[in-house]
Amino acid sequence: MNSENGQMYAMRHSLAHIMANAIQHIWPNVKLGVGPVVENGFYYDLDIGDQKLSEDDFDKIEAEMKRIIASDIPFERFVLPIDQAITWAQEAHQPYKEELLNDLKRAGTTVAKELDSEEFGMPSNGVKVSEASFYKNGDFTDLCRGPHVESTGKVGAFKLQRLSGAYWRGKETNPQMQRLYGVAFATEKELRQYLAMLEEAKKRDHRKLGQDLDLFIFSDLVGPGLPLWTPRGTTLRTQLDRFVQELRDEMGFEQVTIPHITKRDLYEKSGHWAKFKNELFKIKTREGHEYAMKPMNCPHHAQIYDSRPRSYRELPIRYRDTTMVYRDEQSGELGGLSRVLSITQDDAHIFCRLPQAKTEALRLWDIIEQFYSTIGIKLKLRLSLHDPKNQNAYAGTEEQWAEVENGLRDIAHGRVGDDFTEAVGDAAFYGPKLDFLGLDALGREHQVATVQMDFGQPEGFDLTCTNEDGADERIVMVHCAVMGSLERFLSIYIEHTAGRFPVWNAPEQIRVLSVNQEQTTIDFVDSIVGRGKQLGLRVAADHNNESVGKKIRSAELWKVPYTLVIGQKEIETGEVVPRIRKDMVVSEQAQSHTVDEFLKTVQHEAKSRVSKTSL
RNA sequence: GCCACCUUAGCUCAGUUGGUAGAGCAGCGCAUUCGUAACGCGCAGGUCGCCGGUUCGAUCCCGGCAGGUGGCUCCA
Repeated sequence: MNSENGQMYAMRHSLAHIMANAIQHIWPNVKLGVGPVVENGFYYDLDIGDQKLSEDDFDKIEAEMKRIIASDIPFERFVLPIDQAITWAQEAHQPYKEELLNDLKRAGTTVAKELDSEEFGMPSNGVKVSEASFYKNGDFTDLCRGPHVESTGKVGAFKLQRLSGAYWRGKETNPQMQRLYGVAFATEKELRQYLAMLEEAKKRDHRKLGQDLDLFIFSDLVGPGLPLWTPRGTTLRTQLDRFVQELRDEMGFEQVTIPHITKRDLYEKSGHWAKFKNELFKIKTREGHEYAMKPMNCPHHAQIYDSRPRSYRELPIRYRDTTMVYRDEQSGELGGLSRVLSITQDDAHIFCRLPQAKTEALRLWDIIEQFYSTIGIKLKLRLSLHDPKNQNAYAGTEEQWAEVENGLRDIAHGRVGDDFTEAVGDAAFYGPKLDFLGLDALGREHQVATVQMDFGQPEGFDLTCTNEDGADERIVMVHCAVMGSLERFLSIYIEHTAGRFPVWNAPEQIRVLSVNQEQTTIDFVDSIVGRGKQLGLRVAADHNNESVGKKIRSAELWKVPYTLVIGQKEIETGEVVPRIRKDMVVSEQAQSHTVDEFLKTVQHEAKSRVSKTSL
């Protein structure tokens, strides 16, 4: 943490205290939970009995906070022996603080996770604590590790932001508290910039754009978390998926097709039944057999591999399959396309010998990089490794893990030097992963593509090949998703592009509009549309009896890359001057072309998947 | 699932301190035949999310349900 970050931390943390102080002034019986610093701000967990806070209270609370800030009272630190600290909490009627202090005294920590592991007999790293520090500003005192700013006047710019419920210490069985969030920055300017970024994000919200651009809908009758894709949205999906397919086919993948349900037996054998039982949609047949909607595709694909004896000579075998899986998520977790019940995966599985896995992973990385550089999302690599302290939670042997993890690390070093992070404990239970994080146009990070090594299912399904010695040899599976969930990916991509899709995947590439309703004009427009379609372009006519200005506006709102305006002039010369969507970098297309030249140029632009949009 | 808030026309939103509602855009019709971001006039469109309760009367008050939004990982 550099000193600037340290200062910001102290400001935000001090604001949490000031907010709690203000609330205590307004509702004196408030019981305080914890009030930490979070990304871009802070929160405080509060228990105000039956008093329900609402956003209408924000002005009142902010005003009181500003009063405390204006008084510029110093933050003073003092230390009490732990037992006196507990007495303080009792006298101040702060039961949550008392609980924290008792944990401190007993286990040396207040972190719930560490306390949990202690319950399971694991050693807690904390030494027992004999004293606790407090911070006091004016009439407000709080148990606190600090640090704080010198005085309440030095906290920068803040704004209360939202309100939510949160369980005391994150446990469902504990009382529910009200969590009040604020954002805070060192200066008004930074605060304004941050709020402006949120505004921009709101404008780009994929749920709004999905509605405005007619990409997908939800139906109350079909149910939450089950998006229905319109023709436009389907075109977008199809174009993106086709690109991934092309890249994979160059690498030797073959398409397979599988049913969306399976007998329970498949997942009992794969081990998924025990682990994912609650997330499975289950079906009972009229004869009483238990089936499930597939929550993943690997076990199905493994059956195709295992349908006949395999020679080492035919390996690697590579299957690809873009298909929906279904997961029974908690209703409150659903939101837009980011979290859905019907998930389309651009799934792929490679069945290969252990020594081949490294080369396969490298080639998958090529595909991922090509895809993401084309759509303009920068990638960062995270190597997700197992936690050796917990070896028995994983499939496979320690030697296998070591070999494959080292292999992946070599690949990473060879390709990006030290420009990647390692995350111990982030591996899947069946193997380590190369996870890719994408940076979108607003600077937000999302987990996108993944390459996963798998020792678990080859073991579970007893997948082998016959090797040079005529013996059965255990194989390895490599999972790879480029977009991962198409729904989640599209939520990111729609916001990344703000719906201004490049020509190659734009649902509508060219709109041709007529200046008047005369038959010759309409015929000419229709002939352009016809020729465009013959070239495989997505062209639409706008023959509405409206002004040219209005039709231009409409094309602009639909974010169509190219618009042709057709009137007497174009009919006579046979040439057009395309109107280009504002965000696109102006190019040779802006000049006059014959219609066919123009269509050919756009066809080329689409085929080569160049992006002229500036995001 | 849990907590808070929200749900009025296809969309965005107004409104009724309880007497069953309005605008803009979109749609349709008429007029217009238009040259690069909104021409004009008109029509139609709603069991005010659903079910129940209170009331002479409920879109409004109460309860339940459904759907949506923000959270529920960040730890003195």
